[in-house]
Amino acid sequence: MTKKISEIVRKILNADAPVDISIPDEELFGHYSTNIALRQAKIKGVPPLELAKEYAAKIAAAAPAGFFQKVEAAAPGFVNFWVSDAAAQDEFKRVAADKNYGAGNVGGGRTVIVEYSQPNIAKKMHVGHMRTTIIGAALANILELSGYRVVRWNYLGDWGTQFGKLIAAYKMWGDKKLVEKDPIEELQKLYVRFHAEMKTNPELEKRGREEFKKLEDGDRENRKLWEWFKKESLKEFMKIYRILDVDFDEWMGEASFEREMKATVKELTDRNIAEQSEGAIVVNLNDVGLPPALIRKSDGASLYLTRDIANLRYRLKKYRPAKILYVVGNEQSLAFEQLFAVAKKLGLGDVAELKHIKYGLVLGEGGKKLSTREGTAEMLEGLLDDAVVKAREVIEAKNPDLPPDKKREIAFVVAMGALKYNDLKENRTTDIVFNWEKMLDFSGDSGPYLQYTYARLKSILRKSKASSLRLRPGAINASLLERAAELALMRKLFEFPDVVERAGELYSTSTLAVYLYKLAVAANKFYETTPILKDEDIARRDARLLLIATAARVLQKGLGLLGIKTLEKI
RNA sequence: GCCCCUGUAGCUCAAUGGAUAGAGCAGGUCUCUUCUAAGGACUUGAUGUGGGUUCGAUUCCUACCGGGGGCACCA
Repeated sequence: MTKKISEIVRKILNADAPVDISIPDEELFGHYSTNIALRQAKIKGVPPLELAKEYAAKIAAAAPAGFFQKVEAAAPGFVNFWVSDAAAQDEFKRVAADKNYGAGNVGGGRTVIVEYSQPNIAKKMHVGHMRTTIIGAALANILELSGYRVVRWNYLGDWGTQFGKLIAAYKMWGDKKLVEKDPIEELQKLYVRFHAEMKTNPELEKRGREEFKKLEDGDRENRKLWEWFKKESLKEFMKIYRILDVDFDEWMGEASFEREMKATVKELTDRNIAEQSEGAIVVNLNDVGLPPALIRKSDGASLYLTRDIANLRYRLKKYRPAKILYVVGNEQSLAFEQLFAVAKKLGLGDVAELKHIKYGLVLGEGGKKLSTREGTAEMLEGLLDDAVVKAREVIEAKNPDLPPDKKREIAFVVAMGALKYNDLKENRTTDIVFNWEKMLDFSGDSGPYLQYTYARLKSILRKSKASSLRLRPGAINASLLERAAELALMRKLFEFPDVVERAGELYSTSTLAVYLYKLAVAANKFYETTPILKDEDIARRDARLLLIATAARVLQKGLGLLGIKTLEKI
């Protein structure tokens, strides 16, 4: 709808650029509004309000007949639009009939690689991993609907010194049987112990590096251990991904680029991009104001940056992406600045748009960083389990008569909805202090509120027993929808495609989440104040049912983008 | 010291440079013989400080104060 108005205004005013149309919070300032007069007043040397009045009169006179109910200038120079009921009702029928409502084409079929999740082998995922996983999955969905071809990439942390440390720890203290019984739990214990003992015995650090070097040089025993650890880890990750309902197209981890390490280092040194320094090889980034980036350790082993460069090469060649998004925590900002700077030196900077999608850390209760090494991280698995338990309690209290398997299903879907929405509605790159109660809040501005709204809409439709044939848009008289709550809900529905587009452009899940909340509020207001099944006017009842069906569809689609499932009953 | 993120109500968060700064939680008052009360209707309450840019600043710039993270052999 804003695009439609923008186009009408652009034509009438003969503007050469698209006219910005915003949606004021208060209807007092119009259903829609533009500040074009404020922008042009200076250029034209006319007082803004005068220009706004001139524009308003011009637009009112030249707009399609009956489209606007009112066009008004307002101080200091806004032009405000009220769309007529008839125009809104027409638009609503179009929306109701549009099977692909929300789909856009800013992507134009171009490829974007979204890298997210990136768990580390032999470690449990902690609550921090949930952010990248959920945000990345949602952004991928949003971009896909915006017309991009999306490659979802899980770049596994399956290589590096940490495995040297783990192998060293296993060789010193590992018990094969224990590890076989509960692999990740035991491996993580070994890892934590290694770091604890390292504090009093610095020799261990060297030992870890040596074991990694051996692994990288193809040592048989280390290789076998590594493969075992990786296999067990993947099993564990798959459990979590099934619970979170996220998927990937590519699973290539760091180890996949292990063979390209030598060539990558060689290229960088041959082209004089990298140089020897203190026995290691580094890329000096003084020219762009960054600290030097290490690409080979003095013992000859590789580093994450080396692998990232090789990986980048591979991605560009295989997928020819327009963009690569790295959904990684804010803490790694420097690492990405360095990666992008090195890419630029290699001439890869303009091949694709490289973007670090940063997000704030999940901090522990004390406001301090979570650490697997220190054993202070809250494990994701536990959080997911607890969420389901809590959801189950709420269901037992609210809806005790449901059959047990229904309760189980609802508890699961609601718990995931609560966790995901809680995270996705806050796109600020601000750090999040881990807060159990807030994460598992099922009331107010929460995932379950949206799921509840959806279930209520569906419940009304179910009870109406109206066939989809009877509710097809062509058979409906939308002009019967003239109450304020009905028109407000329609106008909310009109925003959806714009919101999806903007969320994709800003890489902002919260843009979408906040919109869906407002849509749900509008839907709640509608069915709280408007009788539907009890409406004795059958034609109007059907029109209202179509409005409900459409709102439910948009809500479901939007929640689906965020990775949140809906339920027919809750 | 340098770099990144950040400072909005008691708490957790919103606000493509716009108009009267919005929500949720917590607190107070109502609302289930009426389509699911995980709801709805009211109500109390806020932009760290000083400059600047702008017709207009929570938003941009700058200084200061506070919080988190990072800064060569981890990722």
